[in-house]
Formats: sequence, C-alpha cells, structure tokens
Amino acid sequence: MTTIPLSGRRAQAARNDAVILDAAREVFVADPSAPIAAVAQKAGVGISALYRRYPSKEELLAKLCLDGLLAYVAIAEEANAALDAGADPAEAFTTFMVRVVDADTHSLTQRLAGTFHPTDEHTRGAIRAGELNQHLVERLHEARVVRPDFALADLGQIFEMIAAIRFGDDERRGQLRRRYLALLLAGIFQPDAAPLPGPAPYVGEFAGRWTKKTEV
Amino acid sequence: MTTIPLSGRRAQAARNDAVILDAAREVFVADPSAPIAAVAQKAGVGISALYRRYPSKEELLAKLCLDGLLAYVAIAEEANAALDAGADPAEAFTTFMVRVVDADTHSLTQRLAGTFHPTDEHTRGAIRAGELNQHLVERLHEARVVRPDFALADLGQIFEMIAAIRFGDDERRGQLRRRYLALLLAGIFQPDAAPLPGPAPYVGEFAGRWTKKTEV
DNA sequence: AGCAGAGCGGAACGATCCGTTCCAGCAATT
DNA sequence: AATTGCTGGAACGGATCGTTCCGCTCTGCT
Repeated sequence: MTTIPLSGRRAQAARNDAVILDAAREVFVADPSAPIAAVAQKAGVGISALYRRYPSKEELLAKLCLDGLLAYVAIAEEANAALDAGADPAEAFTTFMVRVVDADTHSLTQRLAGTFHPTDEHTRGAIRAGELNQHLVERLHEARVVRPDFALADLGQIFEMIAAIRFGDDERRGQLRRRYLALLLAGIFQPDAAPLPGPAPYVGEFAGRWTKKTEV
Repeated sequence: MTTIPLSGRRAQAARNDAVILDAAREVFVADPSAPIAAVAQKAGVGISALYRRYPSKEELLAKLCLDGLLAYVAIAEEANAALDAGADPAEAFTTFMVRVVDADTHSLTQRLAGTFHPTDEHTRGAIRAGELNQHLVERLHEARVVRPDFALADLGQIFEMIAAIRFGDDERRGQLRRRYLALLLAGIFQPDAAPLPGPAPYVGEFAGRWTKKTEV
C-alpha cells in the first residue's frame, strides 16, 4: 500500500492523509461503531497520526459523512442533468441507482448519521439531496416509467435495504447488491402495477436519524 | 403490564417465564447486542429473575433463536403442504413470505446466529429449514411463476433486506415491511424476465454466520 | 555538521459498559 | 414462627475504547 516513493517527511504526511481517509471509510462503512484503533491498523499507521489530523473520532465521522453526502449530491445532479437533457428516463434512473449503490454513499450518510453532531454543511447537503431526489422522482412519474405509487422516500428505504447486504469481500458484495438492485428495479419499472400496500414512508420519518442520541 | 391478578408466588413465577421471553425477544430483535439489563427492565423484573431461568445470556439467546427457527420451520411446512395439496403456487408463496416477515423469524435466526454456540438442535433446525426452502423453490419453478434465475439462497437475502427495515413502532415497521415485500415479490413473479446480474448467493455463503466469532 | 521540531508509533490512563454474582427482603407454605 | 423459593437491584471484575502522552526518528534549515 506504500509503494509510492516518498521524498521527505512532508510527502509521507500528505500520503497518510489519503490513506487514513480511505481506511476510515472502509472500516466505518463495515461497522459504524468500530474503534479508532481499527482504522489506524487498517491504515498501517499509529493512533497519533489520526489525532494529528482530526481532534476526535466524531470529527472524523463527520468528515466521512460529509464526503459521502457530497458524492451522493454529485451523482444525483448528474442524473437530473441527464434527465433534463432528454435522456431515456428508465436508463438514467438505473444508472443513477447503480452508481449510488456502487459508491455505497448510503452507508456513509444515513448510517453514519447519529454518530456525530451535524454541522450546517451537513444540513445543507441533506436538504440539497432531498431536492434532487424529489426532482428525480417527479421526472420519473412524468415519464410514466415507474409504478404510480413509487414515492420519494421509497428511495432512501431501498438504499437502506441494499446496504444491509454485507457479504464477503468487496467484489462479492458489489455483485450481490447489483443483483438485488436489479430485482427491486424490476418491481419499480411497472407503470401499470397495482399499488403497493401500506402508506409509503414520508421524508420526516428519516429525519430523526440525524440527531445524536447522547444529547441531553 | 402486570394486570393479571396473581394468586401466589408460584403464579407470578409462571407468568414471569412468558413475560421475560417476550421482553427478550423484543429487545434482542431490535438490537442483538443489547445488555441483559435492558431485557429485565422491559420485562419489569429484576435481573435475578432472568438468571434464575437461564444460566447465561448466551443460553437465553440460544433459546430465542431456536424458537424462531422452529417458528420458521412451521410456517415453511405449512407452505409446502399447501403447495403439495394443489394450492395456487403464487398465492401460497406470498402467504408464506408475509407470515415469515410478520413473525420476523429472520431477526431471531440469522441475526442472532453467532451470538451463541449452536446446539445440535439448532443445526437440525437449520438443515430442516434448508430442505423446506429447497422444496418450496423447486415447486415455484415447476409452476413457472417466478423468474427462472430465482435461487434458493435468494430467499435468505431477501429476508435479510426486509429485516433491515427498522422504523418506528411495531405497527409502522410491519406496514413498511409488507410494502417492500410486495415490491420484491413484484420483481420475483416475472417468469419471463431476463436474468438478474451476478451469480446468486449460494447456501454456503450463509453458513459462516452460525459459528461464534470469539472461538479460539 | 548539528539542531529544533514536526510527525509518528504505541503504551498508559480513565471512563464507561456489561455480564454475572451476591445479599437482604418478602411472601407463601409448613 | 420457621423455612424456603423467588425477587430486586447493588456491587464486582473484566473488557473495551477514546484520548493523552512520551520518547523516538528523520527532515529541513542554519
């Protein structure tokens, strides 16, 4: 993992920045309550290398979550842009879903939410993501490619279900997630289907997750 | 919770047996690593009331898991019996899935597996469940009601996905789980669909979960 | 050549959590 | 009244984990 020739202490430090973030992402995606020491070990550095960069575990989690949120927003913006540019709606939506699932942004955003005190940036990102989702779902309904009762908040729940697949190594997990994503999409792309049972989730049901539990 | 009039200490003890099991099921289904004290509190009894009945947390978990396994086997046997008796395959399968999801046996079996050392009874139950699943899936393929590449081990993964829905109170969670079960079934009941991507999970991929991790 | 200090590894500390044990009290039975 | 089974919950001991701290290395500058 440390194959790049290092020219000086400063270069190693710069490289550690990336190595640590990668390790942290991998560890916390697998287990949001993993100890900090596990991140250090995975990164192949000592614990101080972490604390030199982030004043606490919470700030590291906040950073990871924000990165995930921005990644999601970027993917969603691309999807919306493609739709507005006249791309095939079903294809654009499929691409969007596959990219989100592959990037596993859900594990970084929804799943890490509640482990830190959100900043304004998190709030803004979440709001922006919600707007993009809404726009996306509206376009799908206009194009009549999805079942009529497919709701905005179904999106989040579907990502949650797919993120629950936690098998084996990265590759196998990715395969399986794509498999069940395809199965879910097969159920979603049915414009004439009878409505699903039960009221769809509404966005507010997800909101509670962003408040840190240990708050007094 | 303790409204039933008690006639004597012995009656209270007998009632506690049930109260404790119910509380334990509820608590551990919500969080398999919950502390024992949480179970006692939910049951409204002291900790000794638990330890009088089960010598350790592990044995309580083993008991819950076995109960869940037996419940699953009972539901699966009914479904197979209905199929063999000539019931409508799609309907019998739907009923089966709804019953399993409502009983949340997955949270008691697969999710609790690994928190205790399985006994022979667990092993036998798991094997029996596997046989029943296989029989069920074979019947569905014979009747050509499901997509051709729907595999035995897809069953477990689907229960896992649905068990990942953990919203709000019991009722709301039940509603949502039925909703996404219906969505998944809509994707499954497509005999002429193109194959899903990626190799299906195979049964062996699940087996590792039954071995307790802290083993030397 | 030598030195100040940035950056690092990892041991040590203190707080928290949790499974289990233990003890004093109580209620039913004898 | 004495006994016995059961209970509630405090107390204990071990484990875990976030954070701090110390001594070392190696770099960049003088």
